[in-house]
Amino acid sequence: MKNKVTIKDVAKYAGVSPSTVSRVLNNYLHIKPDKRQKVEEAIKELNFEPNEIARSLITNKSKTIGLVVDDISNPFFSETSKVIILKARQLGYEILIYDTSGEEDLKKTLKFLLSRNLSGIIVGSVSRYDQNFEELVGESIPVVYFNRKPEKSNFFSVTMDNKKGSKMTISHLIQKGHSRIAFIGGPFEYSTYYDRYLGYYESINEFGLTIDEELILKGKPTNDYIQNFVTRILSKPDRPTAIVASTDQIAITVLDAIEKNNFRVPNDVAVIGFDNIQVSSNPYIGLTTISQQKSKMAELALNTLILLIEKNLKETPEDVVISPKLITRKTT
Amino acid sequence: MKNKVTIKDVAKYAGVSPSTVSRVLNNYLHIKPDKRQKVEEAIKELNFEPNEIARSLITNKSKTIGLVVDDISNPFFSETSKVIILKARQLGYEILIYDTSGEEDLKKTLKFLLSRNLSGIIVGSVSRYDQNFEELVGESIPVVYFNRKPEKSNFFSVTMDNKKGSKMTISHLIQKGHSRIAFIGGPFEYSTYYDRYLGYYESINEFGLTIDEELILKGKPTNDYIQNFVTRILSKPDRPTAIVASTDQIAITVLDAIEKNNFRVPNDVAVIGFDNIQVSSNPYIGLTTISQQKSKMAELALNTLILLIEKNLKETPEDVVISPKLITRKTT
DNA sequence: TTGTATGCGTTATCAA
DNA sequence: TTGATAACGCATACAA
Repeated sequence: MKNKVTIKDVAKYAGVSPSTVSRVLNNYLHIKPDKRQKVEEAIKELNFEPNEIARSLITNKSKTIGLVVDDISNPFFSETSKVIILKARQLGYEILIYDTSGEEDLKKTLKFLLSRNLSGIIVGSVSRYDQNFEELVGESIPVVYFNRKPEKSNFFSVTMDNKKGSKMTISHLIQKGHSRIAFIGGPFEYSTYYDRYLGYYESINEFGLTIDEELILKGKPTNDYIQNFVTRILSKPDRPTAIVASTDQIAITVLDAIEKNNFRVPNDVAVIGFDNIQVSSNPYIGLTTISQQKSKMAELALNTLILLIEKNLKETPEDVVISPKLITRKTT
Repeated sequence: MKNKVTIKDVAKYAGVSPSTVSRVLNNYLHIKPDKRQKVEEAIKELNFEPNEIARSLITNKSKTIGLVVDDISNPFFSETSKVIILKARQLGYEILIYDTSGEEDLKKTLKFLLSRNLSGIIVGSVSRYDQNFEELVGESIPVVYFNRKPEKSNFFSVTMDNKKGSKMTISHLIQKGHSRIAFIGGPFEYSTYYDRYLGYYESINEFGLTIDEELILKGKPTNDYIQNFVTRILSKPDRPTAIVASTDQIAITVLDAIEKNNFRVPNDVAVIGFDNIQVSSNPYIGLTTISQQKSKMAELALNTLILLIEKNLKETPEDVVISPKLITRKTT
């Protein structure tokens, strides 16, 4: 059942001109009901499916949205991507997915993406300094930053209030009686990590505790790096009684490191993560975490983009900021 | 920097005809070196990027591969998708991702996909009985089944020997001294789950143990379903000392259920999963599992598809079967 | 070896 | 309200 039926075949079958068929397809007004019906019958009968490629060539839109992520195998991205993919299809759009991991030359590949007449782009992972999208995409098609945003931006964005999230972890821990609280950060080139760090730093001060740089891990946290750090801080005489990890994935590694050092969670050490990925809710892990309400965030990003695409108006960019939610489980 | 430069502009700039530019673009032979060079210079100078949509309209190919998965938020799929996405781009193809979850009418949406002149499709999740792809796609574009395949198939496939994988779990457990081994299956409409079940069943017999239907959970394993099952079998006087779970995700829930029943892993109960997803290797979980070498599988599927696309020859379909590997960790 | 003309399947423009 | 025709950007048959 090859898809070789064209608009012409439908036109012939229905006894009208191709333009009329096109008009029916695009829900034009002012079509005589009987003709419309004939066309619709012909479409059904011939099993006609409009060729999106041809459409796209002339309209410069493709009913395809580019989704740029850092690492699709990261549960945060795969889980949000799912929301975006499903919702998009529901609205008649497909998703072209782009995983930037290990990308040296974003410019080149971005141009490749753009050569497909994308209707719009959702960028799930952009560094704080990146200007590629602003420069290359410019005003040609709508772009929405999601999860992270660069410091200089002329596009819409949907992000979480990461600073606030961090503060929530600290106040939760303080309420539980902790006062020595360690922090494991991530690459500061991303706003998510950077803001979480800032939130930690500020709230430790605000609550009248003292910052101990030895309890703070900066830089890209590899497994070994985390293991060593945890071992080191837990062996201190004034060891911390709680650890805030920048992501759930880090937190899970922290859980292991704590166990390896023969401490127990949460009695000896409490642990909090960020993101509320699926495994965190698995009772075996039961990680207390800051939820960024990622489904809501993803849906909002998509809706914003679709609005920009379909209204086709250049409103002044808006930054939607979602509030974090603390989800208490057994690690605190 | 809008992408408004066309082949005509390049032609004008280089002082040649558009067709010559096209020939350079497509690496034709018989082009005078000096003209070729002029064209190449013009392309660089004008920052020209061929419009893939226009190309696709005429060639009926789109340098886009459809990737159909059941659930992209499932780590197995997100991790294999990543391999496919990266490898594909390296070869000049983009990935249109399609998540079928909750799809009632695959036919309709498949047609929508096909209306985009996809170069080929990789199907990561097809039921044993599905004939949609065979019927709708037919010979129009290449299709490769990946991970799962239907019982009747005229397409290439790349899968793991799931039966063998199951047998490996049993022989591993028997070697460790277990003889009462429970099994948690999944939806039998998928070949992966079905074959893993068959492998369990057959090898229990082959090793001279007796099948106890009460130790076998069939059907779609929800969390509650798993929890209840584990609680039930562990409270039996002749309780099992090992549990084989059809996937790592199930296994992790099993770990929790075991803990809730105050048994310890692996001393009281051993656990094995399938898939070797990333979290399983996290030392905190340390799940023994059967690896299907999913990266290798994914790459093989893509390579097969690309070969079919570019050779454009209809070879007789082949079923590539990958050998499972046992990865021993702390749960057995 | 190169240029001209045509067409891919659709929408947009114009006239009727 | 409808139809004829051009156009989208490119690849290709054919001519030169």
